[in-house]
Amino acid sequence: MLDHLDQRLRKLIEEKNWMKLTRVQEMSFEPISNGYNTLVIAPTGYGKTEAALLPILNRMLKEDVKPVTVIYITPLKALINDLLYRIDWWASRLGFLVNRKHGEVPQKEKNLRLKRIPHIIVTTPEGLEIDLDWASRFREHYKNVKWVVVDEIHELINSKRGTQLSILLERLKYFIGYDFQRIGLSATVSDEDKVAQFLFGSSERKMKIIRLNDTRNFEIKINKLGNDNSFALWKSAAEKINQLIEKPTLVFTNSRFSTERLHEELEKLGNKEIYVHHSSVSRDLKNLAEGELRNGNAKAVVCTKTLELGIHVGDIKKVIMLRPPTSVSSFLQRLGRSGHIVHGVPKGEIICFYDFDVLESLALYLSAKDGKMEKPFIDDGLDVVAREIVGMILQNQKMSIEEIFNIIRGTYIYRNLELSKLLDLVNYLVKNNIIKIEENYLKLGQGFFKIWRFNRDAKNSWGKDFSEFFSLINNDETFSLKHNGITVGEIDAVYVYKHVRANDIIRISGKFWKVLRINMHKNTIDVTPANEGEGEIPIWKGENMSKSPLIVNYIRKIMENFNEYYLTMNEIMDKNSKESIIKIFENYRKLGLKIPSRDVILVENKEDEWLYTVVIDERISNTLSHILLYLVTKKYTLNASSRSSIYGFSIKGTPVDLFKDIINMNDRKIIKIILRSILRSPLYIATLKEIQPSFGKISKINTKEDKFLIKEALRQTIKRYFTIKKTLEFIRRVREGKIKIVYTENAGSLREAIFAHAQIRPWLSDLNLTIYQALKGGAYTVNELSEILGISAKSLENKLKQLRRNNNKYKVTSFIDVDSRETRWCLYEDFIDIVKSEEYYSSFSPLNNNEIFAVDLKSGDNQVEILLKPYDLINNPEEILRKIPFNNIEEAKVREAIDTSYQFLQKYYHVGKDIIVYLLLNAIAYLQSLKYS
DNA sequence: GACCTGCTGCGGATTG
Repeated sequence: MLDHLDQRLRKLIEEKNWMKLTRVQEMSFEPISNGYNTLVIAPTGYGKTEAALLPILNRMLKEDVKPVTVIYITPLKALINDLLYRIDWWASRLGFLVNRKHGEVPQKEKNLRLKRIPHIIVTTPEGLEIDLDWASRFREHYKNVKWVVVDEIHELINSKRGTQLSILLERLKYFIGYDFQRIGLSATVSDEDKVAQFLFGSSERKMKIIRLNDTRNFEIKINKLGNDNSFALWKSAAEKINQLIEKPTLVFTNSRFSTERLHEELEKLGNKEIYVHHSSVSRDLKNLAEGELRNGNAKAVVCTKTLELGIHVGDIKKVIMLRPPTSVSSFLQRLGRSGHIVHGVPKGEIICFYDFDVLESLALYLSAKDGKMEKPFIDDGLDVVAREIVGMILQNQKMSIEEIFNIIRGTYIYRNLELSKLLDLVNYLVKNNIIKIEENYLKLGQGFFKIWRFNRDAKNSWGKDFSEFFSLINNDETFSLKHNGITVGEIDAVYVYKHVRANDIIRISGKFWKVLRINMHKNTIDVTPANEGEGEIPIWKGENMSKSPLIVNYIRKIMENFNEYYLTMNEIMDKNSKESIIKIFENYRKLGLKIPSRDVILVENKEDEWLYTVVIDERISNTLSHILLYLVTKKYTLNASSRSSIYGFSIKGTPVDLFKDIINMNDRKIIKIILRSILRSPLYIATLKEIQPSFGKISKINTKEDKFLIKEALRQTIKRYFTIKKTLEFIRRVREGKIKIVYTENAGSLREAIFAHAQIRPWLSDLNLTIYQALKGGAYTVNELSEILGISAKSLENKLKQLRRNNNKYKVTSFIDVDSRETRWCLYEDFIDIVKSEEYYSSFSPLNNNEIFAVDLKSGDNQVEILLKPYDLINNPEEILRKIPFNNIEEAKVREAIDTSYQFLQKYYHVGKDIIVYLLLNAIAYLQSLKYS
C-alpha cells in the first residue's frame, strides 16, 4: 500500500521510524483515497488520526488545493492542542499550514489565520459555529474545503453538541456548494450504521465503515471490601487499592467527592506521586497530573470521567474502578485506558463497596464480553434547530424557509422533519422577536440582542453573554452552601430541588453540615456543622446515579440463571465478591421468597412507607415513583418522599398501597397523571430553563402563549428521564398478572439497594395549590398549617407572605385572632365569610366604638392618613372608602390617635379596598383588647 | 441527574 504514497510522505514515514502502518491505517487508506465517506472505528492508540491524515495529505500533494482544505473537528480543547503538534509534524514538512482555533488560543495566534490562510484548521464544533455565523472574512476561505474530519464522534453523538455539528456540516455543504468528503474517527460503538449516517448526512458519496474491534479482549477482577461501615470503607478501599497499584495506574471514581476522599486516604497511607484529576481541579494541577502520567513519574491518578476521554496520558499499566461505572461503554472506555500499546490486553480491577455493586460489576463484565454496549441516544431537540436558524440568519442576513428546510432536512436526525413543524417553530421564534419576517425572508429580530449581550455589564438575570450563543453546553444552575456567610461548597440546583430540605444533614467538602435554610432567590443554602449519623446524607448517597438498561438486562439474566454464571464468578471474583452474590440469593431462599426480577415484585410495608422491589428499567422506576409522589401529595401529605432505582421504587407518606390504585386506573388517566407529575418535576423546570434562550424567550412562561416551548421542554424531559410507553406496559403486565405481586414482611437484600438512593421530595413551588386546598374555608395559624402540611413553619410563612402579594385565586390574607392573639391566615376569597362567622366574632368587634384611631395607608408613592372611630367603620364605611384614593393598599398602619404614649401599632399588607374596612375593625379590636386587659 | 465538554471577528488606531 505504501506504493500508492507520494515519495515525500514515504520519506516522512521513514523519518518516523515506522516499519509499517498500523492495521487501521492500512485499512482506511483505500476508501479515503477513493473519496468515500469513511467511518473509522478503533480503540484509542491505534493511530486513527494518521489513518485519516495520510491519505488526505497524499491527495493534497497530488491535487491543486487551496486553503482552507481540511477542517479537523474534535470535542476537547486539550485534544486540539495535542493534535496541532501531531498534524503539524507532517504538514509543515510537506509545506502545508496548520492552525488551531478554540476559546483559549491567544488572540494574536487567532489573528494570524487571516494573514496566512491555513490548509488545515483544527477546531471544536463551537469553533465551526463561530466561523460560519460570525467570521465573515475567514469563512470565505472555507469555500475551498475538500475534507472534514470529525474525531471522537462517539463523544459527540449522544449530545446536543453532536446535533449541532450535524447541522453545521449541512450548512457548510450548502455554503460551499460542494459535497466535501466526510471522515469520522470513533471508539467502539454499538450502532455503527447510525453513527455513519449521523456523520454523512445528505452527502451523496459512497460510504465505508472500517472497524477494528477487539474490545472483548480484556481481563478484569472484581473485589469486594469486607466492611460495610461508611467510614471504614474509605480506609479499606485505600488499603486495597494501595496493594493493587502498578505504576502508573488510573483510578476511576464516579464522583468528584469520591475522588477527593480516596486521594485523602491514599495519602494517609504514606503515598506520594498520587494526583487527582476532575473538572473542579485547576487547569495547572490537571496539567501537572497529565504530565506526570506521560513522563512516568506518577504512581497513580485518581480521576472522574475527565480522563476517560481521548487525552493522551501515556502507557497506563492498570485501571482500577472504585465502584462499578454506570454503563458498559464507560466501563470499556475506562478499561481501554490501560494496555494502550497495540495488541496489549487491557487489565482492570473493580472495587465494590456493597453487595449490589458486585452484581452490577458482573453484569458489566458479561455485557462487555457479549459485545453489547449502549445504543447511541441522539438528541433531536428543536432548540438546536432554533439556534441554527438564528445562526444561518447571522451568516446570511436573510434566509428563506425553503433554504432552511432543505438544510435541516439534510441531516440524519431531522431527515423526517415536517414542514408544518418547522413553520410552528419559526412562528414561535417570530413571536418572541428573536427573528422577524420581511418580504418572505427571515431576518434577525431585536430580541436577539436582548438575550445575547455583547456587553458584559449590560447583562441581567435572563441575558447571556454573546459568546454563549455558539455553544449548546448548558451551565447548570447551582446552590452555594454558606456557613456564616462563607461558601463551603456547591450543589447542583436540580439536586437541591429534588432531595434537599431544611434540617437535612449533607456531606460536602469532607464535612457534615446541617441545612438551616434554603434561599430559593439567592440560590444559597445556610448550613451549620453537624456530626455524622444525625440524619440522612443525600450528597453521599446521591452517588447512586442512573444506570444503563443494559446493566438491568444482565442483572436479570444473573438473577434468573444464577448457576450458569458460577464458573465465570470463580474466574473473575475474589472471595468476598462471590460471598456477596451468594448472600443475595441465600437471603431470598431463607425468606422463602421468589427472587424479584422481571416477573415478581416484592412489596413491603412499614407504617406509611411502601417498598416495591423489582429489577426494572430505571426510567420506568423513575416514572412510577413520580406518579406515586404526585398521588400521595395530592391525597395525604406534602411530607412525602419517594425513591427510584433499578432495584425498584418506594413511597413514604401513604397509609394505603397507592401502587394498587395505579394498577386499577385506565391508561388515559395514568398518562394524565404522569404528565402532571413531570410538569411539577425540577427536571422539567431545568430543561425549560436550558432551552428557552434558544427560542428567544426571556419573559415569564405563559401556559397559553408558550405552548410550543412547554411542549418541547416536556418532550425532551420525558425522553431523557422518563418513559410513558414502557411504564404503561409494565402496569399492564401487572394488571394481567404476568408480573406477580408478593406481599412480604421483608423484601430481602435488594431492598438495601433501593434505600441507598436519596429520597425525592415534593418541590416547594408546588405549594400554591396545596396551601389553597388546606386553607379553603378556614383560617389557620402558621403553626397549625405547618402541622397539617408537614412543612417547616419558617418556609411556610415565607410562602404565605409571597402569596399575599398575588392577585389570583391563591391570594391569601391574615388577621389577628383577638381571643388567642395569634395571626391567622385565610384565602382572600374566604375572608368576608370568615368575618361574618360566629367563630371570629370578637376579632372584628371593637370594645369601644368611640375611640379615635389614626390610619396610615400607602400605595406606591401615594399616601393618606385618616382619623376615624370604629363607629364610622360600622355605620358609614362608604364615607371612609371615599377618602382612600387607590384600590390596592400595600401597607395599612393603625394606631391610637389621642393617647400617643400608647405605643401599640397594627399593620396589614397587600389588601384591597373591598376588605380594608374589616381589617381596620380587626386592628382596633386587637389594640383595644391589649389596652383594656 | 453523577460526570464531562465549550465560549466574539474584524479592522483601525496606537506604539516602539
